[in-house]
Amino acid sequence: MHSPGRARWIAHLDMDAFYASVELLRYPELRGRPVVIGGRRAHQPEELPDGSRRFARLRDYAGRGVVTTATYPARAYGVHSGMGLMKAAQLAPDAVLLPADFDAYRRMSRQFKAAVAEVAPVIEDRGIDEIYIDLSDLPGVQDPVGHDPLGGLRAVAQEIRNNVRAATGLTCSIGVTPNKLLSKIASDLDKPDGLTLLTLDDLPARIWPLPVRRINGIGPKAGAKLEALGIRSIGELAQREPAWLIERFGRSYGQWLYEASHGIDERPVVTHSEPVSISRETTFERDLHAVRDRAQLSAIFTRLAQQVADDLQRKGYLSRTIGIKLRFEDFRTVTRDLTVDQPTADAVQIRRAAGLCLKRVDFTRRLRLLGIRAGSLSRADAPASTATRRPARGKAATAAPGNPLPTQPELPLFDTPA
DNA sequence: TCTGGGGTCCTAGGACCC
DNA sequence: TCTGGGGTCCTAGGACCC
Repeated sequence: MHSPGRARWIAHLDMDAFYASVELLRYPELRGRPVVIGGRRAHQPEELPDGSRRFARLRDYAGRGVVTTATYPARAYGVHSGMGLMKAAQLAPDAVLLPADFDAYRRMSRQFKAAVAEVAPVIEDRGIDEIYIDLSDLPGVQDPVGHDPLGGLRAVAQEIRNNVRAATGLTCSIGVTPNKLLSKIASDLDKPDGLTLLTLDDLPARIWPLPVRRINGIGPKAGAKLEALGIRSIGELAQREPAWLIERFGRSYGQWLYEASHGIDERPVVTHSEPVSISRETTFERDLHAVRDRAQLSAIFTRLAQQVADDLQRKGYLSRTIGIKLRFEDFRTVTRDLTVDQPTADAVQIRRAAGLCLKRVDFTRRLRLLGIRAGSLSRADAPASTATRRPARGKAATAAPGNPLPTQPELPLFDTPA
């Protein structure tokens, strides 16, 4: 933990094109070529008799997959993560397409994080390919080197990069600043294989010219709204009075926008956290109808419940709130959930609760996605805590007491096992 | 030829309790 | 009997992130 009275220095480390780079270690002959990772049913490379490999091309893909990652040569064609593969194929038809191998990425993720921990152990996990690191209390960080007041700090950041490279063969980009918000922006300023160290004095020159969307927490909606208000850069945002922003974005978000634009962020590096929910979902190859495709949906529903139950058991959690997620052909998304009396990790119980949720949905439109979620988690090994739970009233499955949930007229749905 | 799968956090209204 | 304020639980939706 950071001790008070000394300068706080936080690093954000982001692996460069992580999934794609892991694949390039495996298939070095693809280095320098446009490569896209994505799609569930993308073809595995074919081993030819002469020992070489034949790779699937983006142009041969058909389906609903999206780009998970693209190499920098592929990005040069305008391909980026989240883009539909069919659209990416128009931009770069000759790019190589590889299926995602998440087990391999998770293994490499553990390796790079262990390499960082050898140098700097105070780490916050932010997913498979990025972390925050609190450098404040490491030896040498607060010391100048030669004429450079931040020389010790820079040396530690460089040592982290070297260690990651040595352990994995992969490059990363690091931003080092007084807080998480600025470090996240900074790690992106010299990508790939970059190291960017900023102080608050650098804010006007290095941060303010950037578009507001570079702030972690300003997404498509807030970005568009700011644009409509004539605010494109972080500097333009910083010129606005807090009251002006609060009027237009609400008390909480408006205040946060003001602080973010001024580089203010006191959030600590959090080294441990418990999961809030565990879920599984799937998008179908074609849209399915609740009645006409009942058998198929029922089988998928059962499988999702089983997967969620397996995940809960493997990780050692029980859930008290079971929910479903549906996406219709028009891309509208609805969720329903239900708090059950007994916390569970049992596939049959989960499926039953999720089935009750289904009855509260209108199935006029066809479905493109189905998901099951388990929330209100507790540790399976913890003593059952009934203390915080009010006694259930009325029927076994009520929502708020006395608040019967609306249900649709009975339809032969897929809420019973196939 | 549109738009994956896994998450977190916030807001908001109604019920209920004190 | 009416009014009412604070706090918590439950549910639904949405923004955002990796």
